[in-house]
Amino acid sequence: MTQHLFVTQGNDDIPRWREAFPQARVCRPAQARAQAGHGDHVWVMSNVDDWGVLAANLSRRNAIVAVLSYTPDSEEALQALACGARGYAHALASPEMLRQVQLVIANQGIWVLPELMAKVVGSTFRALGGESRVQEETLSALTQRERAVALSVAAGNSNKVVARELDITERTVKAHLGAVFRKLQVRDRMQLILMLSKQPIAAMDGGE
Amino acid sequence: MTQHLFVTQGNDDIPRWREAFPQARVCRPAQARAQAGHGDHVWVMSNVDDWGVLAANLSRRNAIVAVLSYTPDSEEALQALACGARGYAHALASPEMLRQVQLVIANQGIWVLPELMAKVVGSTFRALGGESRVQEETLSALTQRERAVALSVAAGNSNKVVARELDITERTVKAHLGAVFRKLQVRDRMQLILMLSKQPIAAMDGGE
DNA sequence: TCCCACCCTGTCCTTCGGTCCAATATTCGG
DNA sequence: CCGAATATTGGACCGAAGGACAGGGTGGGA
Repeated sequence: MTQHLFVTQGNDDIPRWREAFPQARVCRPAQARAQAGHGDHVWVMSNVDDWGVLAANLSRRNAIVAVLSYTPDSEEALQALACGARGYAHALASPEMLRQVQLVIANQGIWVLPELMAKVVGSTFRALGGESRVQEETLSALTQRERAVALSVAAGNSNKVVARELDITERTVKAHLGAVFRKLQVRDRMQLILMLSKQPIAAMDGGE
Repeated sequence: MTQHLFVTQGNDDIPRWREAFPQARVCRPAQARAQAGHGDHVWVMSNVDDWGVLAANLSRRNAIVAVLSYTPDSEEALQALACGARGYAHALASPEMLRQVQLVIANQGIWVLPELMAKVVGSTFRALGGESRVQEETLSALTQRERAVALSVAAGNSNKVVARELDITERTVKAHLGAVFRKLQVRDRMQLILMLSKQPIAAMDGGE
């Protein structure tokens, strides 16, 4: 029968855990190490000493591990995932959210705090140096002028600054930008930044 | 009402999809681009032209995107995730598995082929190393609420959307955001996005 | 108890961003 | 020569963004 364990060290107050999983048991790291096995669900607090090692051990034994943190950050999230944990959430998340996490990881999914997700995933691809032609493809759909405007805007410049840079009117910048939005199918400059920020701009030719 | 779309280009045979999601509709990329929006579930075949761009657009519109491939590999999986897809599976996966994927991603999880999972997660952590530590440090200067606002804004959301997300008024969002700007010493949300997505966008204008 | 940090909200105001309606000049291919 | 695409600018309009005020509430520490 599958167990459901909460691993903690101090005497953390865990009303939400209790509420989310009434059938779960609270235990110490040592007990979890000894008892948990295949199919068991184990929640590990990130304030436990060597929680990473513990998570790695448990997940290696095919336990389903989620890490909970009072101070979630993307680095810790990545570490948790690297240690085999399949979930990473705030320790004080609502019972509904905890159950959602449980549902996801029980179905072979990964669950990470939504706010961290973008960074965890987003930075991955860049760091890997993966070549995505997304950028060049999208940019190649633009005219030279539109491209220049788009890149300047993506660098965080205001329309006014772009206008000065390219020595045109702010009005013209808006016109080009409108075309860029249409062609790249984005709503506003923020989405443009996010789209262009997905990849480092490798070799931008000044035109061709 | 949330739609359920399959995006494909050729006339792929999709008996398993049909079986898994009888209520789903098959459509072309253009249709998906036009119709899909918030909360919709969209399955994109990786043999579609510019599937990455499509996935990025859809996920940016808060659609729930999964990518299906006839020849899954970790590289493509990473690309899919980088484009905002939350699921990556084999196109010929069993209906049960497809439904599992759907269940997971509908609950804010991410689902990647188990065989690829280790590779994806592993390479992520290694590649990141200590790089994204800067952000954590800068973010740690913020209060919980400010951080939540900052991250949401950095994800490209408008103040209105952030307000809805956090269940506060738009005014409060502005207040927090003002504090964020002060603490991180940035002028506006554009600079914030650039800081948090820490991208070496060489601000080169294609200028002549 | 008082102070301070945090969280939430309000109004007024200015600037910026984006889209709608135009118009004009140039270049380039059929 | 004629249309199509590109580059440029104008004006009007409206919503979003952000600062300058001015409060309200909580909880913890001196």
